[in-house]
Amino acid sequence: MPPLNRPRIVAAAIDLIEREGADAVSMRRIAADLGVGVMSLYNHVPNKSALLDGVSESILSEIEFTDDPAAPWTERVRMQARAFRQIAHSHPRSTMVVVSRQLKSAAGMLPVERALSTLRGAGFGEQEAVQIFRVFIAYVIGSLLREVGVTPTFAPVHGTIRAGDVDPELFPEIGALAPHLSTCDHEAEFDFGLDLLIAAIAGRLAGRTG
Amino acid sequence: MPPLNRPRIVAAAIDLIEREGADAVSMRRIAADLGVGVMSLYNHVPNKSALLDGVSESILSEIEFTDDPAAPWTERVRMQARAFRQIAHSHPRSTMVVVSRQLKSAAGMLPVERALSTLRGAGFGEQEAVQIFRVFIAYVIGSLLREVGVTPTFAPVHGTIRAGDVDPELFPEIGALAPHLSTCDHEAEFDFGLDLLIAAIAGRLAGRTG
DNA sequence: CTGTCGAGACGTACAGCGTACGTACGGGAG
DNA sequence: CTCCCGTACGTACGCTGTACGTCTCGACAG
Repeated sequence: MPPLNRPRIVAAAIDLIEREGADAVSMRRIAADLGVGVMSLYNHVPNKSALLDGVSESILSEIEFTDDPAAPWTERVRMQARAFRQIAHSHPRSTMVVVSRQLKSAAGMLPVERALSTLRGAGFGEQEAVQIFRVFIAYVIGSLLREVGVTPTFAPVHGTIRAGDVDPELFPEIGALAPHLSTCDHEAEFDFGLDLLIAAIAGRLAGRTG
Repeated sequence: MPPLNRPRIVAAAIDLIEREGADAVSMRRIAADLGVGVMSLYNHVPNKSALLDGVSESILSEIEFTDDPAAPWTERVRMQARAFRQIAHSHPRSTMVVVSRQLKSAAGMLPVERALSTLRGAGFGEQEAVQIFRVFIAYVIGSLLREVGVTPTFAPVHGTIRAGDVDPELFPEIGALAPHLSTCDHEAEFDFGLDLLIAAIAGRLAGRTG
């Protein structure tokens, strides 16, 4: 039995979240999965909150930025957003944990640095770069939370809405569009909105310089 | 003492959430606030989850759609997004509860119906309208969660990042942009992204019809 | 008026939670 | 050898949601 340590505890937490969901995470359960007493965990992790921070940090640090400096900035922005989405997608049930924890560590700030650097390099002003950055973050997080089922509100997922379930008098559009509302190619729709946003800010930049 | 009933319980829950946060919500606490035994609540609400659904529904039903049919569709979309944001803002600490519960009731579907109707009326195709709708939902929810502090990730709020806190060698952009990252005019930034998105889809429509 | 009945308020109880605290053990330092 | 400290662990406290049984009270039948 290898010694108990923080990375092993964090890994067990991620594993548990992916197997049974974030609600199943408890210190007792993690300890049981590790074959260890509950309180032994506290020798390596100050509390549950810090453990979840560790989960977020661990997942975040998996992001691989294959950032080609020669590529146009629009492509680099697209790739960064996709890289983030892909990591979240490889740990779907941990996504809510990742995005709901503000990390001050390097793992949390590196993606921010990359994005801001790309936007500044593209020619956006200081405040402008930050605003655009925030718009992208909002879109990416909003999309991810819908994809993983945390915020299904207003975006019924597969099987939730069928044409017969809604009163076509009260909700004619929902009834008519039920086939489209009940299916979703997440990746294609993510790219759809991403392209929309990139085109919008590219137009902003073009309108100024030329 | 008025009789215990579901609306009174839901109102107490909303009040408690706004005063002490969603984590403070427990059946015992709500019962105590109402001066009532814990189990009495279960005569009017089947369980805690249904109670939170009631919270979401109650807040959602406060949305007032002042939807001028004569206004251009771009303006109507903007107004609907703002109306949603404003309601969330008037119950900030309940926002996460509202957006994380999928409601099949009329209160939950009315905003969807309005938005889809507006987009279809603007001339977008069936699948296109749904996709655009989802993009807006993602942006709005992502923005709201950041504004209310649920997902501060990658978007440090006031006071979180100061210039001296970051290693300017590792994170030069974050250091340089710290003044802008640490402040945020939420309403202006929300409108900034909203205008960006509206302009993007308007361009899409214009490019097709003429 | 009396007997009955149903609905709602309530107390108790159970399993689970995070974690503060005290204890026991095992290996390195002197 | 002894000492000491970090680690593992058990126990305990106050909290959670809620299943279950009981009690009270108003309405209605006879």
